[in-house]
Amino acid sequence: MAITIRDVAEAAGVSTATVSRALRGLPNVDEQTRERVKSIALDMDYVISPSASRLASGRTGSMAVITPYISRWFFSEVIAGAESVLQKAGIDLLLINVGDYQNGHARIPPTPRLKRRVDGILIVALPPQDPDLEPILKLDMPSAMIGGIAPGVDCVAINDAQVARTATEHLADLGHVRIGLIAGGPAEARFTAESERERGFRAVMNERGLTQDPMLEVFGRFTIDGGEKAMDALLNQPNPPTAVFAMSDEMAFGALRSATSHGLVPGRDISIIGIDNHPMSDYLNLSTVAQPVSELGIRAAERLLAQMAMTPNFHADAVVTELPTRLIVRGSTGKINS
Amino acid sequence: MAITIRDVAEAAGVSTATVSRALRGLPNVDEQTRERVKSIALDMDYVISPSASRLASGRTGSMAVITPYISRWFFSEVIAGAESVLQKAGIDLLLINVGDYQNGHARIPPTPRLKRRVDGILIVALPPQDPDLEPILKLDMPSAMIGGIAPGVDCVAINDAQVARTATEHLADLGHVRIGLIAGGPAEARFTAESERERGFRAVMNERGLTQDPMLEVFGRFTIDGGEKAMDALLNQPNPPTAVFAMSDEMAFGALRSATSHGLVPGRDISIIGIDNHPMSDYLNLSTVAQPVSELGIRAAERLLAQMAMTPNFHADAVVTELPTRLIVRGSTGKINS
DNA sequence: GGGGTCTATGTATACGCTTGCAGTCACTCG
DNA sequence: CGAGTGACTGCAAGCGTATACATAGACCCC
Repeated sequence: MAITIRDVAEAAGVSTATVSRALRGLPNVDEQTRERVKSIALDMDYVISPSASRLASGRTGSMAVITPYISRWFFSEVIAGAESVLQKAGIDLLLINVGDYQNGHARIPPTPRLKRRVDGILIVALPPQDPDLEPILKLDMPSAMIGGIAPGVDCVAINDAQVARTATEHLADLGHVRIGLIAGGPAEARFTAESERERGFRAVMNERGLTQDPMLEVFGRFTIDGGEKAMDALLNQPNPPTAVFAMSDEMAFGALRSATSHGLVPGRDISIIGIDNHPMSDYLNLSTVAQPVSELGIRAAERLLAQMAMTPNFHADAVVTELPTRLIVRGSTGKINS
Repeated sequence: MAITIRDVAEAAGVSTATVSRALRGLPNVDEQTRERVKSIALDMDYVISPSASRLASGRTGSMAVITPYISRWFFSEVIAGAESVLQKAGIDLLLINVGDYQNGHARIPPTPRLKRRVDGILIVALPPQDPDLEPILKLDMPSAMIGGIAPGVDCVAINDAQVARTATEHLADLGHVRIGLIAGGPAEARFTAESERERGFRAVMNERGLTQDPMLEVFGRFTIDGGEKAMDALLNQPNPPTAVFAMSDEMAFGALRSATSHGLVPGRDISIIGIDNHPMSDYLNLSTVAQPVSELGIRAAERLLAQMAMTPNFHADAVVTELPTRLIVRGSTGKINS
């Protein structure tokens, strides 16, 4: 039924070994032979059977991308970046969402789906305490992590502590003293980014001798709604903050909305800054610290390919890639008044 | 090195055939035997080699999702929906972006990557005239399409003409006569949704006897920026529209911004309606027609699984699934004044 | 009690490629 | 001129599973 390498070999008058080598660009094949084989294969509309090739070679030619969300902006952007690199390299991208547990669904552990199925794993921002993380890393195959830190694994990330410092310093420089924090969630289930951002925030608050009122720290779950409710909580206090640092732009969007509905004008009555430079941030005139999101995916995929090329000796020293960020001051932050 | 079915068979004192049958839940295996094999396999940390299984069975256990964008809201939402279904079914999801040509990159034709690699194909909104579409459909394997129509292929979509009708009628009902249209792009490269939405729009305009001024029809490329520029073009005319139907919420966001910067108050001086019910639409108080985006992905994936189950006889009549939509009136539309 | 039926299991081949090894042939070099 | 070298090519043994077919009992019914 389907046409095999044998058919091509016959048609070209060579052995299957030569066809295999010619098609895959291996050396020690006469250029004329190679061209002839290639054109015959093309004519016959032949493509190598991946299953057979995988079985024989032991390489799968695919990578898994493991992520806790698919449709959220940050994650889809990262996935898109990784996909572009992998597609160019001719590597299949297996997309695996492990975040369903956050919706209360039964969680399917990804490890069995990974074991003999992929050549490498790209982990997008799994929290260090995620139960899936350790078994995945134990698989002992090329792997890279985005926005996290795990010993012995290639990591691509921004300097989250520094980003938070930048944002907080911006607010402090504007004269703000009561600075609120909209974090994601409680410490137990945090992404690495969250802990680091909190660390950077506190560092500045300490250095500047600013009051750290527990009442000024709330959770926004990285959603717009969550950010809005968090900001409500901040503003409904007797002594509300004059500035707020939100750990993500989307939470900052919610905060902006809350502020507005409290009759405050962002940038004048209240300062709000986020992190991301989300496509809507410019639209909403939100000050933020920009991070190169799709670049994170690109660089991580590249690290993965590099490790694959070194297989089976991929255990070089773990490379940590830090990508630059940049403060973008827009209208949502301003000098303290009064 | 890696442990094989033979090792498990030996350990369990049965043949490899029995192990294979036991593990895959095939009938004609004694329940006791099955349990013993299963637990031994678990102990030995054995997983079936997908490559070998695929080669022997001819089934790949994976599906391709082909999409022109990954990170845009609509598409990532669809992908997430499909992923949830496929993951539950134990099917691998291969993510393939074919949209790079829109950025001027060299385009890699997806067909060879599909040929012997997947059991089915989920096509997300490829325009009917896309050069990749025909070769893909010729592959003659289970396939489903979202937001498009192709003869003989399962389709899952909303009724785009109806959606446009609903939106346009809403504007007309409010008394608007000069209604502008922000479409995606010129007719040559349109998604099916675009042509259909234009059709619905024109139908209402005709029925109501409203003027269809070519000057009131512009392109927004489905982006915020594009929508803003398109609206600028509409508003800078001597005789601007009093209401605008944008084919997507994101373009409507841009339109809102343009209107505001022209000193117009949406819902009072100008009415704007979109399609989607994007997460930011509520935030921005945009009237819209909601569509169940991730549901599109879910239903399409389910169709694909159904076809797979019928293989090799998957060529039943093509099922067309139409999902409901619903008008959401918010503050951006209002009665004509003056 | 013998033929038929059904269940549980084993045997052995096929799936389509990759790759170590061996072989051929044209050259080169001392 | 013979041995050595290097570039090509072929041979054949896997890779690890699925499954058609064969087999062995157990059971049933007339």
